[in-house]
Amino acid sequence: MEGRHGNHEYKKALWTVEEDRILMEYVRVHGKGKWNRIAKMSGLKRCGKSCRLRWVNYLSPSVKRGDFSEDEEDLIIRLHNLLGNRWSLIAGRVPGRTDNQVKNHWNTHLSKKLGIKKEKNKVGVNARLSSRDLGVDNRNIFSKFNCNETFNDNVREIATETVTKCDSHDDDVFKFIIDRQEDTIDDNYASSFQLFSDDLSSHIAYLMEPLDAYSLDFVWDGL
DNA sequence: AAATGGTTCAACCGCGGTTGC
DNA sequence: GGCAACCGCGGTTGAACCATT
Repeated sequence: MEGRHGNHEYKKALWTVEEDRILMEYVRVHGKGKWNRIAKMSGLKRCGKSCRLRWVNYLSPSVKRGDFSEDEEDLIIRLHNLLGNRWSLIAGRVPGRTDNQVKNHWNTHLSKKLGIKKEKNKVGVNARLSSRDLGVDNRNIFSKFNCNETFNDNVREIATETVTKCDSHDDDVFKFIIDRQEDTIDDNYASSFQLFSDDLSSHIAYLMEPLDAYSLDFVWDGL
């Protein structure tokens, strides 16, 4: 491998130029996937997981190298506020960047820049919807939220906006939000919408900007 | 110049989900 | 349904690099 580590022998088995060449040639001929077969067929002394990781994080032509731009950092910060440590989801919205890159950059640069201490998987919005709602029109889900007498109007509006945007235009994010509630399914789902971040409402416009390219007209039509 | 401690980031690990038999 | 193989994710590790003393 070239770059900061040179071509020395390392205990932690960094990839060599020759290993990279073999892996790239294998992918060129056979395509991605079936990573465990690579070692058997190519003679690489690497497990499938290692091959996949090397391709995804380094060799793939879609991987962007070099420093993160201010725009990329800004996008990552916003998405992290919205999604928490869901690095693959965040990376999926930062063109050319991998989850490992985003995670490393967050841990080594952005968390310091923002003065954030390491936290466990905290998310901004947690929509606890019943699994029975999956697959139905979200506009019907929102009507259930409206049944919650104790639900703060402002919070409900924010949550509605978030889930609706995600549902129609950003399936991965929507699935994530749905998944978050799967752990805590509650039959009384009319009152099961929660906010985890106290100050989210005051920052929601900022947080949602990455998705602002999408029209919200259909939301209001359905309410 | 050498020692030391902090930083960076590629690579690894463990786990859970998915798929195929 | 049970099992094994595979895949992908988030957290962690550790070696090289860098800054400071």
